[in-house]
Amino acid sequence: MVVVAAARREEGKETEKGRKKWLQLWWLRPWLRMQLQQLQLGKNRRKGKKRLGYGCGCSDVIAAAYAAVVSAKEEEEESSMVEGVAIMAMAAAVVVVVVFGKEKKRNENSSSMDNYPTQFPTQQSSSSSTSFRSRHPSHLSSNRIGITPVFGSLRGGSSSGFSELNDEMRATTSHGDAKNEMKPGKKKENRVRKPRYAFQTRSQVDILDDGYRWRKYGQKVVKNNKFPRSYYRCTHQGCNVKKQVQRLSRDESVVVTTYDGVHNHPIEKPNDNFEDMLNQMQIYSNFWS
DNA sequence: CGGCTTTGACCTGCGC
DNA sequence: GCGCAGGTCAAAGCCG
Ligand SMILES: [Zn+2]
Repeated sequence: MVVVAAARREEGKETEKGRKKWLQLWWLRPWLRMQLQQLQLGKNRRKGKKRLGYGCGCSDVIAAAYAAVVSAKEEEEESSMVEGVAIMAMAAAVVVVVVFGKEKKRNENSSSMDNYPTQFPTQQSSSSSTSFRSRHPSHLSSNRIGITPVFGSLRGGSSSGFSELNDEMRATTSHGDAKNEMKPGKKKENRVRKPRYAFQTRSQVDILDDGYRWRKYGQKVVKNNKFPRSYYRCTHQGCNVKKQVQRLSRDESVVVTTYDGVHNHPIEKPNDNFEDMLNQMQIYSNFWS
């Protein structure tokens, strides 16, 4: 399985009339689908992994983009591992490419999972750093992106993301099949099949619009964290996907998003429409001018 | 009026 | 059992 995710950073915008502004990502889906096709073409040429891009470390939108792609792809192969992650940055735009491979090397201590963070570049483009405002200038240097798919319910998948923020990540993913992922000795397979993905994104906008409709059903303060955790559920009938969004107290420019489950329905946004995409690009065009 | 957020109460698993 | 901490419910309210 190959997954390509694309996303783009949006300027802070703060709030308009007290309402938080959503980070719009859905409009990139047509482009994203093209990238996916290209990747699969290259794969047919049996030329190994693709490693796209270079770029900056800003990753505001990985979570939403990834979720949008993962739930939209037609053939669902559950036992897949991340083979590569690349990020391209064009001015203020951030493009995230996630390449998933088959499960072949899944029993190798999940090494690929622990290695792919190294592929993230660490420097940040100057244009996008302006959107961080001057509130946390010290944190800009340690820009580390995290995508941590949590295979708590997939077979044999105990994955740990990035070492720095592991504690917080564990806190978000410690429910449900927690016993499976925390204990190396206990390998439970074919249990529940709901994947659980956790992401760290660096954004001042903690509401990511991945194209799906979410209804907030709870907010809780967690221990040792000064920011509350928000609970969302997909509003689609019969779809039981949930997600949690939490901002780290250690580094409040990082937002951790945990997706629980895979949507069983398509996205509801008017994607696949080039006019909409062009409109959005015009809206955002001032960022890379 | 419909859809969503807010928010305290309730539930549940777990450790002592 | 008890209490804590995290997850969920649901009534009330907000907003276009
Ligand atoms: Zn859904």
